[in-house]
Amino acid sequence: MIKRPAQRIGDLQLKILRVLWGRPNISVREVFEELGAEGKWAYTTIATMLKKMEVRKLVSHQLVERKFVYRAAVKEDDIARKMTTHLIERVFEGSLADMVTHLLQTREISSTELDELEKLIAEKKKKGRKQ
Amino acid sequence: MIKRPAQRIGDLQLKILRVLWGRPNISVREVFEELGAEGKWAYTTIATMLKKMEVRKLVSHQLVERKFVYRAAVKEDDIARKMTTHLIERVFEGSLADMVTHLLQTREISSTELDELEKLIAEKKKKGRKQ
DNA sequence: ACAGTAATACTACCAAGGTAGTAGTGTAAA
DNA sequence: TTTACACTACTACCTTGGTAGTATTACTGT
Repeated sequence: MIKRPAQRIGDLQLKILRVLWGRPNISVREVFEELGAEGKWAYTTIATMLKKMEVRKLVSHQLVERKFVYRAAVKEDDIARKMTTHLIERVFEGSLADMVTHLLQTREISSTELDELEKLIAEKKKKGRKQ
Repeated sequence: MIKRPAQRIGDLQLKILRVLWGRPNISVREVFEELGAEGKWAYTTIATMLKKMEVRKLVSHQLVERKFVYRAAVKEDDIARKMTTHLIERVFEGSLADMVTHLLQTREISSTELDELEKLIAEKKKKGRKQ
């Protein structure tokens, strides 16, 4: 039985993963620099975090020109799904509709966004019918 | 400046909050028993957790008949909003549409649910127009 | 050959969630 | 009055995310 292949992912970890999803196979330095815009972390913090993430099988590395070159070992969609599912379960008792209801009630949503959502649902309905 | 009034809430904490939202002003024993269906925790675990949560101002207690009677000190909607916002920011770069797109693509959704969502959006649109 | 540079390795903390045992205390029943 | 019980207090420990300094290693240019 495999234990927790990527469960509780912290903010920094997710930021690092996002960098890696956008640019696979980059060095610690490059990850650091991509994150640098937010300017919060020491180089060694990123390096340590990547090490920890490798233990947790969130990333993997290869030695290239004496540098560790990392890439994400998990798929963006999988993480997104896992995390949203977790939230929906935790907060909305598994009900997607409840979540969207809540979202519509409490967030500012432009009519453009609303149109977009409508379209998405219409499309989904069409597809569902076909299958 | 108030610091983090309920930020990172763990699974157990949320479960406890859910119990408290459903039944305000109940004793540790009662919380424990409500949770007991899942049968995972020791009584003292719940008591300790409640104490920790009080420090974090997630709950508060009163002494009633020699017992600590707890109630949630945060509103369900606020927590739900905070947590979904956090997720959307972390994972979907702040885009609600992206999240719903993802949800529709990766989750099983019944046509009933789809209808419900459609109705929700239609209502939201109507209201938006009025204002 | 050697100094500077850049990379990784090692180590050390802290906070917080989670888990729970044991000690102490006070009330109520026998 | 003594004992059993229920409740809180105290303590301790583990894990993980986050943060980063210091040590070591090895390449590169002078």
